[in-house]
Amino acid sequence: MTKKEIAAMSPAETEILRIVWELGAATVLEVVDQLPPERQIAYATVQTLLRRLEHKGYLKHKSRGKAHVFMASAQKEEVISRTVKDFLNRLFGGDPVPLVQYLAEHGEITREDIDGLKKLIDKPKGK
Amino acid sequence: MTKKEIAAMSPAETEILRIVWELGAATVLEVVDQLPPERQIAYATVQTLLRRLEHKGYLKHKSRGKAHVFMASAQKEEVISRTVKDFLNRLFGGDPVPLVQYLAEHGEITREDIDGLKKLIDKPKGK
DNA sequence: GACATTCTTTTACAAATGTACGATATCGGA
DNA sequence: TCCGATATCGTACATTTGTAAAAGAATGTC
Repeated sequence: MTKKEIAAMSPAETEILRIVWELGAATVLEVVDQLPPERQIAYATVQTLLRRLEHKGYLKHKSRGKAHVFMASAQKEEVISRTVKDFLNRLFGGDPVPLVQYLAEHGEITREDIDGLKKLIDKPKGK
Repeated sequence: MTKKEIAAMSPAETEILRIVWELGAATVLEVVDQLPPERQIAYATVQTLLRRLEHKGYLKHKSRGKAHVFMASAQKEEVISRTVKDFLNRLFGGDPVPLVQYLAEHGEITREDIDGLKKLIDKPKGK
């Protein structure tokens, strides 16, 4: 039971967490800069979301000068797993096929992507 | 602007909406019965969620005896599209490949599923 | 050292969410 | 027609979420 009961993150928090993951480590400002231009959101708001993510255990931070640099604390893989599974349950009753089907039908994934996937599946666990 | 600005549904609402979709049409009780046993949730709560979904425009209802029978009002395809897209944006920055990759790696989709997908992609738009 | 600048901390607050009780209405019987 | 069973409706309410301003602290600059 080393399972750390980590509180679920909200949609807005997820959005921010993803960016920190992408950047590896980032200050508030760096996260803000990474947001798409159409996403209007104040510096202070991002700051709040980062703080909440830290409280919930998704992030930790250290200081660089006067600024805080945030970085992942919880295991990304684990978090993604939980999140995807939850999403799948709610919208598709747990069945992933309709989801992937949707992505395929709407041109979100290409034939090349699929060929890549096949390889993934064929090699059981290898890196 | 025939785009109906329909308010986003919350996670709990999504869970309920999916069940109505699955059943085609259902009373409160039927939805409750369809929920997994481990999902502890009162009849009245499901009722509230159905009511809210109706207000938001996802459902409509007619009466059968004294009971209300709920059924889809908004286009399912459309709703799923919006929801998946939003999810993808928040957790993966919009790129569907990592999501599908995750599903493949965790045995959520099989080689057979993938073969099926290939066919889907190859036939452009045909029913 | 005083200032402007740049950050963090504190605090706020309306709206949405999850959850559900109690009052009321309705229906099928005895 | 009165009763019990079933449903809906109205209401409630603590939290969480999304959003952010305001106040306080650290820094580099003349």
